[in-house]
Amino acid sequence: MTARTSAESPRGIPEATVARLPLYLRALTALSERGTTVCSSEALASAAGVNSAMLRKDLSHLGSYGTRGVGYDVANLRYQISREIGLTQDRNVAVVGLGNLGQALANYAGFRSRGFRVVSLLDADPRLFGMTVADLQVRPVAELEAVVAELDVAIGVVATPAEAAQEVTDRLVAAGVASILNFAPTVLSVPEGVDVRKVDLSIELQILAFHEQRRSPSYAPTISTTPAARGAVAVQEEGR
Amino acid sequence: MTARTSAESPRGIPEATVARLPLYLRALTALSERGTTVCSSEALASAAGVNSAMLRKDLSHLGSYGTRGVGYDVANLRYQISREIGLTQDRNVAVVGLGNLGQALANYAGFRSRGFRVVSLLDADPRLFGMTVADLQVRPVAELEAVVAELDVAIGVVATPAEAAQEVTDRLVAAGVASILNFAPTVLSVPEGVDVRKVDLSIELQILAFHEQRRSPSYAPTISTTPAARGAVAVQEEGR
DNA sequence: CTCGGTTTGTTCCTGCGTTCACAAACTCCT
DNA sequence: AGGAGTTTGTGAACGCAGGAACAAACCGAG
Repeated sequence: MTARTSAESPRGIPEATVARLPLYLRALTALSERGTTVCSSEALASAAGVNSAMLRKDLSHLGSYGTRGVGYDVANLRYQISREIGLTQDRNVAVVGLGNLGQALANYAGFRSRGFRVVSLLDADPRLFGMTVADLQVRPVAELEAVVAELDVAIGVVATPAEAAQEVTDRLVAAGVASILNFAPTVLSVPEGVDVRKVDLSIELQILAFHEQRRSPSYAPTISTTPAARGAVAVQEEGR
Repeated sequence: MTARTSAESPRGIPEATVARLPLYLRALTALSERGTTVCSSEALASAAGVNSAMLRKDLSHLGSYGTRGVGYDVANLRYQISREIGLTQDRNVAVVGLGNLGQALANYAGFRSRGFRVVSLLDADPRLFGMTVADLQVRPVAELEAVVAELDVAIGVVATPAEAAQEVTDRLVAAGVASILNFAPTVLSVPEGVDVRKVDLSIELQILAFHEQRRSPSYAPTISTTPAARGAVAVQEEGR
């Protein structure tokens, strides 16, 4: 999922755990809004949709914030996870590419509420320059370097067509952005130390389609070790 | 990532492999458009951003479609992967929830080009009824069951607010939809046999933020085994 | 036909992630 | 104060994923 090769972060929190911390945070927020002040690992795990043993092991990587025989203090645990992820400090985000998806991202309320401020919108299309989206004016992508420097952009969201994604990424990285969220359907290559996460909508659908096919009654295995079943490729495979 | 518990699909293709097949497909399409007819595992792996040994192992799960000493026939391999994923047959998709994100999804060109047809748009807000998005009229979510039956919907995309997501999902499942792509920031519970995949934008950003914090020079470890470093929680932890 | 060069398919191995199971620790009741 | 009941934190076991390395298979040259 990420360019990071090591499976562990410096202090020793496994990647798999890091990926679940936001889940726990969301579950804790929901519990808190319902007035719950203390919860067991069982309750929290069920709210987050994971196994309770896994939850306890994940949390143990952060420290011992629970009380045996009682459970976890919701408010405290929420704070501890927030701090661990680094949400106690706001981070500035620039969105590059304001097609349908880019505009939706710019308007996405879930960012702001979690400490991410969209501070700049950039696009290559002159027709979009000056257009207002989510209270921000779209600026030319030519100003990317200036924007990153002036507005202290920490995270770049790439929502451009696939063709432009690599160049935009290169420029973001050169300007000092070390965290990139990529929505373009392409593989980005970045230097060591830069973190790329990708979200690919059509890939998710294709994975669903795969399982869908397995369920369908019309599905019958077509690949086997018998030559007859190999069909069309037999020519290539067995030709001399 | 998915509700599926077993790591292997019926015929024995590991989940991790399934998740990479669409990547290979995209790389093959790119090669094909460049006029390449044959490619080595090394070349294809580099285009897909993975290790070549892993690629060969992944492909070996589908069958023996390569030729030793030569490589893979691009067109044939492309077809084989398409067939394995089930892209040779189009699938109908319904999008529920037409906020910013839902509209962007309805317009997303990457769906259609990969054999996914968005055939219906549903929302609960009467102000959106009849509005045209991507050549489709938005219909009331009350008609969900009718739409699923009439249009043979195979995949449901949930892009509603978190509060409505579970109810919409329940209705989709009851209507016979067994594949769900969830964009709402909530955990969906579904019966056995239903496949849910989730895409959570703010979680991706939070994971980036975590690594970002580890890079930042102001970062200093605050958790340790020494009581003094535990700070604020000492009260709860050590109190009687 | 044979031999060297190339590339796949597969085997082995290492390491991570997940789950089970239990000891340690805390609360509450008597 | 003591014991029963709960719940956390963790040690151990197991399974899967990823990578290295090699044998099998193919092509082309001589």
